[in-house]
Amino acid sequence: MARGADLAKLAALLADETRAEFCLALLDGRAWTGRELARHAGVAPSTTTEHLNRLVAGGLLTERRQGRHRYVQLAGPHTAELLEHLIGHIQPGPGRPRTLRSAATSAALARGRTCYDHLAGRLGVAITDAMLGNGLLDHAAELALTSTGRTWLTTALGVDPADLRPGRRPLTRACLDWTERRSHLAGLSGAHICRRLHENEWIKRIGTSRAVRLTPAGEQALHRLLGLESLNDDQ
Amino acid sequence: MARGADLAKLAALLADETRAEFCLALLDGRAWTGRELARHAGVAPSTTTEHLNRLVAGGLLTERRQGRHRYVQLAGPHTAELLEHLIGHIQPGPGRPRTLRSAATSAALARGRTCYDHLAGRLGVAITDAMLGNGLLDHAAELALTSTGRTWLTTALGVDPADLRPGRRPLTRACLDWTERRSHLAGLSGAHICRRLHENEWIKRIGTSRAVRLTPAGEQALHRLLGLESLNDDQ
DNA sequence: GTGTCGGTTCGGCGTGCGCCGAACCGACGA
DNA sequence: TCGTCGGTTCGGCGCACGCCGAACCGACAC
Repeated sequence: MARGADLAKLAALLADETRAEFCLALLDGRAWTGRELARHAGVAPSTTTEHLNRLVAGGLLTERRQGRHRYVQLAGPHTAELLEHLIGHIQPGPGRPRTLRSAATSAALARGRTCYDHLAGRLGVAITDAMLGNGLLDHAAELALTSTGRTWLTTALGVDPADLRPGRRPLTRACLDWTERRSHLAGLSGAHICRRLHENEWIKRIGTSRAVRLTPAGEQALHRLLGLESLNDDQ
Repeated sequence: MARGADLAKLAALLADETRAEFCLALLDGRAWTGRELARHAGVAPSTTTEHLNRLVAGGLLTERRQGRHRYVQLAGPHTAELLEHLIGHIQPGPGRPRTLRSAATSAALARGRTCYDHLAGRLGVAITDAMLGNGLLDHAAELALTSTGRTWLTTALGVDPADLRPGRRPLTRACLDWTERRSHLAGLSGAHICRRLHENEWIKRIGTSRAVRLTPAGEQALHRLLGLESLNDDQ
């Protein structure tokens, strides 16, 4: 079978700090250019090219050439899942976070962030909990969309019903959050919620990171739609 | 945050073919001695020691010293999950399986195998499907044990009710099978089912591998308890 | 056209690490 | 008590690979 070699080859893609940093950056779900990744990780452009070649060849990333730019992004939700799974396995090392700046970043990430294409962090968990409390999700085993939840998505949030047809991707999925150690909504529904919140400007990216901030309008909207209270001020 | 470095360090543990082979062998859920792993992977004992030190230090394996033996096993179900997740991401390479012997092994693994502590492969999927069909599991979102299912486990299968109390480990979990591309039952219930089937000698390991074979008694029992028909003869 | 800029190719450097064999230690059995 | 055996430590070898700079290519702007 030679499975060991295959597994090792896959793991080797992420076993380099620079490549790992690339993948973590790409967890925001957007497409980055080579330059951006190079600056982000602090390596030369030539080095970046080599790494990207390996990641694309290994199937973790897809690329799109456009003019003189090379855009790369995660190959899909399954790749993002794999990464979050791995991150969840990193044992909480001692003495981290170290610097003030990194502590601030960690706090922002913990408060709310995107996990490829859905919401995670305290914000993601809070929304999931509220949807459960309002009967929009069913907690039978993991997370299932109720019929009330389906109409809520289309009417209250304005998701196109055609976008909720079951396809290759499951309608709901429970994603375990590594900061909260709690499940939150992922899958197609999670992605649509995240998209609509962005489109309504109820959440905004903090700088260019994965961390997101709830806008005042968003706070009102989530209060109105889900009964959520004060997410930004606690801690 | 230096998360990239942490992720890389974790991935590096599996980025070596020998260590990967160790972990795959340990996916059978049993404890192996250093000697056994050395022979299995075809490396010197000294090399094995170094690899095991790294894997234990990295938290993927736990060890138990007993006399002059060093037993190692996977750190827990979460580690097994991570490995199966990674295996599921290995793209189906061309031209595999290559040899007759490896083809036979693959077929046996596809037919039925243990996935750390529960059943997978065609057998695992068939049992899960039968449990769903008989109302022992609920398909709402993923897999949930119904009340009928709970009594079935304790009466028909003889699982101690005290063992079904929710603890740190979820009662049910859906594990995606990489041969069948289908969900099957994992979690506490899955582990108990696998254990009871072994204890009743309804399944038996093939040699020392993870592959399992349904015994004639097992075939009768699964027919009686779940209405399952002829799993061994097809293909 | 010319300059700038993103990306690639190539050669070369340093080192991290996977491997082994030899020596050693400690547990067990005769 | 002495051999055997599982496991460990240590020194050393060699390869793989991550990195860079220099040269080059193609796209875009002026």
